[in-house]
Amino acid sequence: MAANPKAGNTKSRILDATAELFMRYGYTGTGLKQIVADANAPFGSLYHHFPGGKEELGVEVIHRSGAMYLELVSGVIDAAPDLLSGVRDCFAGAAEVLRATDYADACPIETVALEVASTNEPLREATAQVFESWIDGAFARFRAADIDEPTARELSITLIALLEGAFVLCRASRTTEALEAAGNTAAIVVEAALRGRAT
Amino acid sequence: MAANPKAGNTKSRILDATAELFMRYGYTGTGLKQIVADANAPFGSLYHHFPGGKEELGVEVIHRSGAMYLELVSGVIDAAPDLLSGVRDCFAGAAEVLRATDYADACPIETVALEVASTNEPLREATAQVFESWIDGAFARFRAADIDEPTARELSITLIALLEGAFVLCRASRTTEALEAAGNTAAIVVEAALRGRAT
DNA sequence: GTCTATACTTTGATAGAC
DNA sequence: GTCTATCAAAGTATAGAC
Repeated sequence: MAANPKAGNTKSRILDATAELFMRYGYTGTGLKQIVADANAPFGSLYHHFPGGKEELGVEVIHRSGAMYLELVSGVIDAAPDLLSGVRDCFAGAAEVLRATDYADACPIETVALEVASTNEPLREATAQVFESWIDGAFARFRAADIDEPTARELSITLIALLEGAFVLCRASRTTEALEAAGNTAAIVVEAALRGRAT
Repeated sequence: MAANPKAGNTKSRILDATAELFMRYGYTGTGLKQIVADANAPFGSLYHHFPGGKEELGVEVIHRSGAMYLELVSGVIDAAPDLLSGVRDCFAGAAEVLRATDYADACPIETVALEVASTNEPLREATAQVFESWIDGAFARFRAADIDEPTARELSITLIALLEGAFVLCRASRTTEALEAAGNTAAIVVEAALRGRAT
């Protein structure tokens, strides 16, 4: 598991290529042939590294993409001077990425999550775990800012819903208006929660 | 175009079946064979009524589903004693439907919208038009409640983003927690906008 | 572990009889 | 307008040489 330096690269390339394809074209819209083509990998390698086929690959990609996106957003928040600006920066940054990628790169697992919700239980569970990890990440920061538990939980869910919902509207309309509107609302509800701390 | 009373029924059944399949399994996840099977229609009828194939059928279904959902939500809002309760009823009603359908029936076009955003321009435009019609519907009601134009527009987008985002989280988690959190937030921002009218 | 060739299934789409 | 048979292409998955 460590002798051949090139060993893990094929698997990584497959995972990276799949992640990008899933984000743009979804689960059913992404073919295994396109994955190995984008990853510059032979077809057989895919089933060598993922004996469970597309489903096993999908589960791994969902977890991996979810973790990477959590890190990305956490970095944006922690780089900001305060929590409120951090939240604003997330929405603004998402809008920027969306424009830069011709409205292709939004949430890495949203399309897949909707596709598999009623069709594939292992994949559905993977997306649920990722969303829950994001909620937990936000929750911890709001708790650290002395917001009470129920409020922090509801606030975390609300912010993620605002972001995911705005992604749908933005990708459909090819504008970033929804992310701006959602970002403003997000700032308002965060500010209200911070103000209401000493209840 | 009016002689045979059974003529339009086949087309309607195809449209209805497609709408339900799109909502649950998305665009690429729905096969034409499954559509004609669910619609109890012969395969040839599909291409007779929709010479443009899956894409033409998809465009029509998106517009049709969008119009029906707009009517449904408008009915819920107008049945409420006031705008604020109407908004609350929408989120509560959506949660009820989701539970009753085993988390299958949420937004009729959300999954499709994400799938086609970067892959099929005619379908993407159709989803964009539907979302814009929903925004307009909400906008008109907020304007009628004396909320200024920019606020009404931003508020309308925010509420739809909250609803769509909550749908993703609810379908993935198989809980209605996100719709409840989003509904509470929606009520808060609507109330704030109504209170701020006499600025 | 890598790579090619191929089997099997399903997909969207068409032809043509009725 | 209805219905069946069929096509070419794409999808997932497997076998087996290297």
